[in-house]
Amino acid sequence: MKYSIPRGTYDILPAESYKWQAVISSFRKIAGSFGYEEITTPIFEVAELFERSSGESSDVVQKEMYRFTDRKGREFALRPEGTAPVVRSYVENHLDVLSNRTKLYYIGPMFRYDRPQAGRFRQFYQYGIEFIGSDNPYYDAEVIAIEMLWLKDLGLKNLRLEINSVGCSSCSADYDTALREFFRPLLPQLCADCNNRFDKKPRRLLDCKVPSCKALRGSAPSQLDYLDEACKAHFAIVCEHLESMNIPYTINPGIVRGLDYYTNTAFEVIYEGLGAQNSLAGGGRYNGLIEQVGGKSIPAIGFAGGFERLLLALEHEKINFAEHKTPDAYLICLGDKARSGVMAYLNALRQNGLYVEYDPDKSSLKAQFKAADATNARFAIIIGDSEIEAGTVNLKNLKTGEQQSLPLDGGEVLLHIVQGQV
RNA sequence: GUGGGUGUAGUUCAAUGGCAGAGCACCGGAUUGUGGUUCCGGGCGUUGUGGGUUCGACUCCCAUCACCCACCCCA
Repeated sequence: MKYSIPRGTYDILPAESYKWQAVISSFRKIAGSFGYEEITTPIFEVAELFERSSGESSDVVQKEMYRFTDRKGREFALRPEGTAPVVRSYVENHLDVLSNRTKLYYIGPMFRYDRPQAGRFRQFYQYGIEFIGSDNPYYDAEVIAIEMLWLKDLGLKNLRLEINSVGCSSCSADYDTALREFFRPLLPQLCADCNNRFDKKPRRLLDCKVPSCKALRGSAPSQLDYLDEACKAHFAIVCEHLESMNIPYTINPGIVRGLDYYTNTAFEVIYEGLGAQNSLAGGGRYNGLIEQVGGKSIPAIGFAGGFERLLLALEHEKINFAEHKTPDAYLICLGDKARSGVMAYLNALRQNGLYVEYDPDKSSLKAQFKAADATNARFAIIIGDSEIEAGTVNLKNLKTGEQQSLPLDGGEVLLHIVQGQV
């Protein structure tokens, strides 16, 4: 084999393709009913957009971004996430002038240079929701509700919603200070990663998995204790709204989103049964991002989810959410006269929306019937030379074996097949 | 980037260092006009790739690539 697919990527073959279509159209439907409209941005952007928004020190920027220089020396990156591009487009196209409430969703591939693993790829597909224009906790709850209701509608059961508040820029700074005070004396005992992160992002020390680090942070201050009054109130109302929508959640102060732009609400949807990569979706509020990208100070909240993991989860629960299309009919032809006489008729059936299979290479009646069975066609349309002469077709129901002779004009056969579908 | 496991036919898997095989799938046939069952026939594949050891390597060794799993990170 001469060429093979790049590492960490995959082909969506016809046998899987119909599932993707089903899940994507299902997402479009739920997003649409909440009033969200689709936005599509390029798969690459100026690299700096991601460096500034996600944070220079984030892993995504530091070691996972596909960067390249174009022929004129400009620095670009394949997008590692969807929010920054959407915000860039929002600011660049002055969408804030059109309305002070902007509801957007996107679907498309993202790219991260990472070691492939179960549920993790280098090119992966995300769906995402962004609400821009209000700090009202209602929207935090709405955005979370879209995801949770959708996943529930798809049939997923083992879902867990975890939420947290990382505070606004001022109280999150207070918290960082408190954390540094707590960790400073422990630094010699902490791992190298923790020491590196101490200055830039001390809260990352909270989710370090090294056992010795884990043990040392037992009595570390909690983020929630350092929220200012406004942030505390905001978080409380988000929780209230979730309760009144009957969306169960757990508060997890350990949720630290990897991207720097998050403020206040942060959440993650966990699905047990996917292995180590068990996060189906995650997101949060980003009240400072739009200004940082060059727009006005406008609050916003959003999330992104992974299609691959969603499909794995659906598979895991054996949820049959999409049916492979099977032919309405299989056209069986006998004799040369019939072969040529049938072509216009076949077109007419297809133009009327019927899915009709036909194989000119199969000659024997038996082979054609076998093929018809293999495709799971509901009907066989049998036309031989004698039918051509008589101006009739034989329509056979392959499930019941019933067969009837009909005039060769198309209309009646169509009618019968469509009726049979009921 | 680090660690562990695995690479043989389209696929799932066999094969003491000694002739590379089977199930499934696929194709053809059993009087070219009525199917699903059955029966018969159809397989030399760089044993992932490149080296090495050996009279001889799918088998042992080294490297490399890919996949799987985990760390990490997150979708």
